[in-house]
Amino acid sequence: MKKSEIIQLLESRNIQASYHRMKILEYLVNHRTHPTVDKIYSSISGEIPTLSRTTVYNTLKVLVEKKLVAQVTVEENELRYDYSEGPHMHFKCTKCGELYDIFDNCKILEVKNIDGHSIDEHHVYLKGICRNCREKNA
Amino acid sequence: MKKSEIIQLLESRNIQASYHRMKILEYLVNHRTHPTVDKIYSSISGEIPTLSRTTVYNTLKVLVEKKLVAQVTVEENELRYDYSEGPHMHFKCTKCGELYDIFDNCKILEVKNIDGHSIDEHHVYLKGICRNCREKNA
DNA sequence: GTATCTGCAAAACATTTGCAATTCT
DNA sequence: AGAATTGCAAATGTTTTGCAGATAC
Repeated sequence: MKKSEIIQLLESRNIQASYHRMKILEYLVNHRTHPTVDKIYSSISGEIPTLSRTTVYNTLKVLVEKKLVAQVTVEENELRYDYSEGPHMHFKCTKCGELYDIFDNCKILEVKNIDGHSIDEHHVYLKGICRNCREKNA
Repeated sequence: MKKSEIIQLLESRNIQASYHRMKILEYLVNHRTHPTVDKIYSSISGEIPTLSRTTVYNTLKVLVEKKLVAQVTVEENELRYDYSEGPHMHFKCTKCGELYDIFDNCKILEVKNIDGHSIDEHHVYLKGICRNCREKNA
């Protein structure tokens, strides 16, 4: 994604497009790997030597508030961040640790009402053995 | 649930039925409110004055390993524990904070295979406005 | 020149670990 | 006695907070 598009994304949500914010959002857009705060920090702090963790936290907070980025709880105790397009589920392989996005078979994500409750957010994460690990064993 | 049943539960999974473990499991069985470690600790430490948090952590770890109890991530950063019977989903009201178990419409919980991955665990949590809060507004 | 953003250091929390004391069999 | 369980205190790791300095509008 081009730098101008990153800026547009930010400004479309009324977020000032500071250098740090651009870099952090750019990282999330280009690395759809659901990184942790620490992963983001260590990945871009080479480019921005003065970057502090606090700024990463601050920025992510803003991005989540403005719904540009989602907080994902894939595994207990691992707060991760996700720039994603469209509803999807997550699948984590308990063997290799790889995390997959699942776009198939997502009817649950379309449910707007259950037991009289109205539903705004759907979070689905599945765990098991991924197809690669299964093939290796076979 | 009777004390003898609690003991049976523990022994059926080859867990020594110590006093602390019985009390912690009893609490979870009688309070299906997905309590945090701290909630469990402060709720029963009155009865067991020498109880330490470490023991609660240790016990919960054993109970989860032996699959008597499930770790639930309802909200980011809140590790909760759940003694539950049968697969179900969770719904949290963003207005009143109440957490509901959902047993309806759970087809996703039956899926054993997606995209070639084999699935062992299903975690679904939904957020929105619960029926009580909706009625109050109407 | 005022508001916003950034970064350091300290604080706040939750969880884990090592080890010694206790309890159970 | 020997093994498992418990509990304290310290360590760890992550996120938050307060405030001062820098930057942007």
